[in-house]
Amino acid sequence: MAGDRAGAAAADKRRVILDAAVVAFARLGFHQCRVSDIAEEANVSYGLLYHYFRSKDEVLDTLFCERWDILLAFIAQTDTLDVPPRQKLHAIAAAIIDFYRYDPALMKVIIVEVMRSANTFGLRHSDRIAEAYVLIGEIVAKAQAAGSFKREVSPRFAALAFYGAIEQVLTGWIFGMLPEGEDEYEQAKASIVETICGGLDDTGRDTIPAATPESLRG
Amino acid sequence: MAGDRAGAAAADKRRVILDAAVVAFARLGFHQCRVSDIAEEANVSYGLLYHYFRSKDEVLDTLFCERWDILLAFIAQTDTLDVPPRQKLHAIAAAIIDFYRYDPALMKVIIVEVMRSANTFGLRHSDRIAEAYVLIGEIVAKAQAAGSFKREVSPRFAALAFYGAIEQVLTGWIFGMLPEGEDEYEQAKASIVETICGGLDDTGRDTIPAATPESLRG
DNA sequence: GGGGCCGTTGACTGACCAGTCAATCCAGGA
DNA sequence: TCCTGGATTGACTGGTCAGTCAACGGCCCC
Repeated sequence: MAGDRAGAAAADKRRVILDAAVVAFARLGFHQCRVSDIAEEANVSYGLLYHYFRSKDEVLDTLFCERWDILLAFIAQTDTLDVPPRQKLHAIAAAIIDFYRYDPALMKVIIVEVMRSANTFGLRHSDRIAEAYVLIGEIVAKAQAAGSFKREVSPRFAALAFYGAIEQVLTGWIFGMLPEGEDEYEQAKASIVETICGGLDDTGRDTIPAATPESLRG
Repeated sequence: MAGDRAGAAAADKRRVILDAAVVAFARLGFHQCRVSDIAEEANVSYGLLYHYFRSKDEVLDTLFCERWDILLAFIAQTDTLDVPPRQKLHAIAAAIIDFYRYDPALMKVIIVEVMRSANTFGLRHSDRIAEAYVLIGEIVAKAQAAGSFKREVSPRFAALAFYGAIEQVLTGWIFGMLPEGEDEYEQAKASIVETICGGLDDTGRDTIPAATPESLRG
């Protein structure tokens, strides 16, 4: 680094710390991970972390926001494409799954420590997270208006179910409860979209009425 | 309590502590909740908690196992009923949502602190949790074998998507991101089943091919 | 009426750790 | 060569808590 300008070197250190934090958070979990673990992983002294970040929390917040902004931009851009809604949803599922494929540690941290920690970091970023639901809901709403999606399910609800399926699959991979690999990634993208758009019912039989609590007690 | 036998009184105190823990965990979250908060809520001294439980963790483990056993038994029993698969899934969604309706604090604790804390308590109970996925998967597999569900989506995957949708909705209610009420509960049960079984596609139009990464770049 | 046992109490201990801060280092400008 | 200010260091502080333990109380049986 002998020739670096100070500013560039500083930006690098900040990034080194962020990348080290991803590794440390992914390995130990945010709560079990000590600030000294991050510093050690980054080959940097304990105190330097507080030169670049106000707190341990701010490190995680930064990691989340960086990636979430990319995802939100991707979803918004996908919605502007002139393709069928099913294809839009496939693109979004693919983007999220590919984020995991190409940087599993970062995605693990975002899913486990932010998205699924709704009473700590998830709550802090709930506005940002809700933006994704809204964008997905808009895709569904447009599809309903155009007649390609039916209207039985509200867009907001469809967005929840769609994202919920993706998150469950990612969680399965993250914790080794689901087999992982290139084939599985592609299969998952297709299955998520097929389940949410096509449904499980065999075609032509989807007229079975929903159960009521009473109908189960007879 | 003057007339109680010692054994009965002890069992009561244990239950009092468990119930107080639900309230305290739900209000503060497991990590922010101090053992003294539970003791205070139970009107019991700090040390007594350690007479009935080995640790703070064991309290949460107990709460989770008690309720999860009931849920597993319910799912297993539902599978033996002679009703269409869609109706079985509705019964399961209804059971989980009604657990929340009638004891929101306990369900909040189970969802937020166990199910969604996959790297701490969720990991410890992953076998138990996986049992639910397996049972739901078996319902789907049977439906596929009988021809009422199509075979494009694997039973394991369908179970994930189904449970994921339920969990997202519960999470939405728990954190006030989704409107709540009697109507919403019934609506959610129907919507979850309709989304997963019927799909979002308008009937007769579900032949749109899934997108490929290439088709989005053109 | 006394002795033993279970239930109960809450002050205390030991460990842990986020964040602070005073000191040092170093690069580049004057 | 010296000065200035940002980068870097890591020992230390202050506060937090889970879990321990020695002692107390009252019920029941002998």
